[in-house]
Amino acid sequence: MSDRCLCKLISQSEIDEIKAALPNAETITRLAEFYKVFGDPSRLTLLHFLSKAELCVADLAALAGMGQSAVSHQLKLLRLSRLVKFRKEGTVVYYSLNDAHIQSLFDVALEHVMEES
Amino acid sequence: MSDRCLCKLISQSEIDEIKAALPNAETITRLAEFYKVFGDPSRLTLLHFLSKAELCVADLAALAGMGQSAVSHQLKLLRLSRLVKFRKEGTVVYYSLNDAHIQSLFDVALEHVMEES
DNA sequence: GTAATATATGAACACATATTCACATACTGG
DNA sequence: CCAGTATGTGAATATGTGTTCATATATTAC
Repeated sequence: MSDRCLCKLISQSEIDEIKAALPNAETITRLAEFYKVFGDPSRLTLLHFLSKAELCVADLAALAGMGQSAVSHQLKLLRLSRLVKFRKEGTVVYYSLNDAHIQSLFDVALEHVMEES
Repeated sequence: MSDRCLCKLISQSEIDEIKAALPNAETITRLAEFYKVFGDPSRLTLLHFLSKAELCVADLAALAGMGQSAVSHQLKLLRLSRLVKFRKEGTVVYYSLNDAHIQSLFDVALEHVMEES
């Protein structure tokens, strides 16, 4: 056991403050779920393509070099995360981005990744 | 098979452009790895606390309600991602944030999460 | 030296997840 | 209705991941 430290650098009132500022568990879970969506190269690639144009499933698969089924599964996730929207035209389904924040997220993360040695 | 569509809404030159704009595979992988770090409630909680103060492992564990070992394992990941730095003082190790972008990432994602119905 | 404490780490486990395969569904043209 | 095409989906599989447990390491006090 070692949860006894009660770090001397920080006062009890500071601890209370920090604890109080923590978003509630549900918000944290949702945040994590949101980030998780971006934590996969395939989805990141799909999102990149969709950030450039509205595209159908088959073309997304061709561009990303993925199987149609894999793309469809991932698009389902992206739909559930409300990151993409879609439009049906006959048998073809066109997907596009549904969120203005995505580009910002890309940019901030790119900065971090690029800064590394 | 169904990678035959060659979507009529988009020209070949546009396709070439979109393909060319895709970051190389290594960059995409690194981006995904970066986001993946944020895609876990425990790590998100630890990062939140560290965004408020420099804290030792035991206190992080107490604040986050996690075991010491679990915290240590996650801190290792955060170290490898260069998101935290640490400082030893005797047997105590104090961790703190190592990246100015983290707060921006939090904010953008929170906006997205909060916008949902 | 020994005891006590803080942190790190490897193995094991349970669980999540990305892809593939086979097939279902939905729409179109004839 | 039938054939063809585009997309969606469930099951199976392989791989990744977070926690726990036990233990190792490191530092301090005595």
